[in-house]
Amino acid sequence: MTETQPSSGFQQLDREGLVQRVAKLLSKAIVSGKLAPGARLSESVVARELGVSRAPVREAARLLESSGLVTSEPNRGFFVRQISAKALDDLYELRLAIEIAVIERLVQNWNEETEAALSAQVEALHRVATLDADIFTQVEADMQFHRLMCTGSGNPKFLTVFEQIAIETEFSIMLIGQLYDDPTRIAETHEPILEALRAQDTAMAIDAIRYHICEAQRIVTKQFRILEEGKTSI
Amino acid sequence: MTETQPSSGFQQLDREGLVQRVAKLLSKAIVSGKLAPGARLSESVVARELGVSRAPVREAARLLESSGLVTSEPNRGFFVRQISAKALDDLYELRLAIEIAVIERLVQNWNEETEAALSAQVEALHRVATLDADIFTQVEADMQFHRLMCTGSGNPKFLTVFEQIAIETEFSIMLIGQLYDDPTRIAETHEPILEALRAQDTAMAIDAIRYHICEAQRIVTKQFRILEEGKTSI
DNA sequence: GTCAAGTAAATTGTCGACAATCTACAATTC
DNA sequence: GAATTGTAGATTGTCGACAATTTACTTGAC
Repeated sequence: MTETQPSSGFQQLDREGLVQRVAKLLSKAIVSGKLAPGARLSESVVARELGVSRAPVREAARLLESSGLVTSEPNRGFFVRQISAKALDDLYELRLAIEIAVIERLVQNWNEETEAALSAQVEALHRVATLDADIFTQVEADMQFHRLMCTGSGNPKFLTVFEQIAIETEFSIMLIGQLYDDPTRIAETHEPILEALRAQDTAMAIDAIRYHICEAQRIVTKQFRILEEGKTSI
Repeated sequence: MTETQPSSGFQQLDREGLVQRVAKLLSKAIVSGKLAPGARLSESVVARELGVSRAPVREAARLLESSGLVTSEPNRGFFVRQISAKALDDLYELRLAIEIAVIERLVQNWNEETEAALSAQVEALHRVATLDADIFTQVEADMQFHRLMCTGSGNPKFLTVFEQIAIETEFSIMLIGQLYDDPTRIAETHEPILEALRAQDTAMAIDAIRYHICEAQRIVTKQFRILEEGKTSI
């Protein structure tokens, strides 16, 4: 039904509005830590900085609000979200629930295309690990694997929810400033998942994803609690 | 951490901005079917109708966009979301995944407060069923039960996701125009869930919620497919 | 010194206006 | 007559300005 014309090699050019661009920029600024958690995000400052008026900034902020990066208080404006260790635990719990469901569907919908995409992504994970790339690249590659799983599940709703989870997860990982001590571990913990999926073994895949997520949760929240203590005590 | 003052019985008065009110009104209009799915929602018309300017309408629309009630296309505006039977199935699948996780936590966090709230809600469900209340009231009571489960789980993230699911679910049920042939069934299918929770039996509770949700899915999607066929054929 | 009330600056909330873009229909060409 | 091009009307996108609210500071009383 989607009218994909035979078109001769023209790429669809940026059809995204100013609001989306502002949202993306703000998102980057927050995730990368340029804007500290809890900080007020002044409409006028952002607007001036980006050379636009306040209206698109406000709309972008509303967009980010629903994705959980900022909060809003009436007549007080928008603030960069503060994440607590408890909230982080909750996030990982939600993520586990979603990904288990994704795996169940993924085994049913398993096909060559998905397998190729996931295999390629595991390779990419190895590449960024050995190249010792920056954290952002590593996390992005990690998330992309899970995103591909969601896509492959055939249920777009899973991807929608995961996208929100991903944003908050990246946010908190950036806060910590490091993911794993040994980057190659990121790649390694993904392999058992892929293998179980290849073998069409749902139970094993669920075990693998549970191990992977719980492991990530353990390390991230541990680091996070250290960070949190440092802040409250000083 | 939330600063709930000892306050002597004063209810917090409307601390919600115009945007929130517009969003709520629009939401009602869409869910109640006053705005047909696929219909363009003209900013100027809405603004004039509500006696406000276009800015808050746009922000409210962005809010609704993230809750899945409307979609937006650059330079074309906002449209009331169209839900397909497939999307509805996907929605119920997501919901099942979430609620299973909620149940698991709920059994751990089980306490008198939660039990009292859920019991009261089951009674409320019976009440609206026997009173033969309108669909909106019935669905709202139904959703409230599940909302209370999410709240009781102790993981606010579950509630956040469920809230989005609830909006879309209500939307599609309104589209159908009826929930069950026999309203008392709504109340009845909730009881096994509560009983299993009381008995702290996770497995049984999961079975009960699975039965409940799949049953609802079966009926709703069946009705929906009939509705969909009628539209495409004529 | 502490607390309260009052005041000025800054910030958000809302609005109306103009520019950019899309839509629908008429005119033109083949 | 079908398809393309051109044009007028309507709609969205963005902006700058003003009103309402909050914040930070100053002043005054105890």
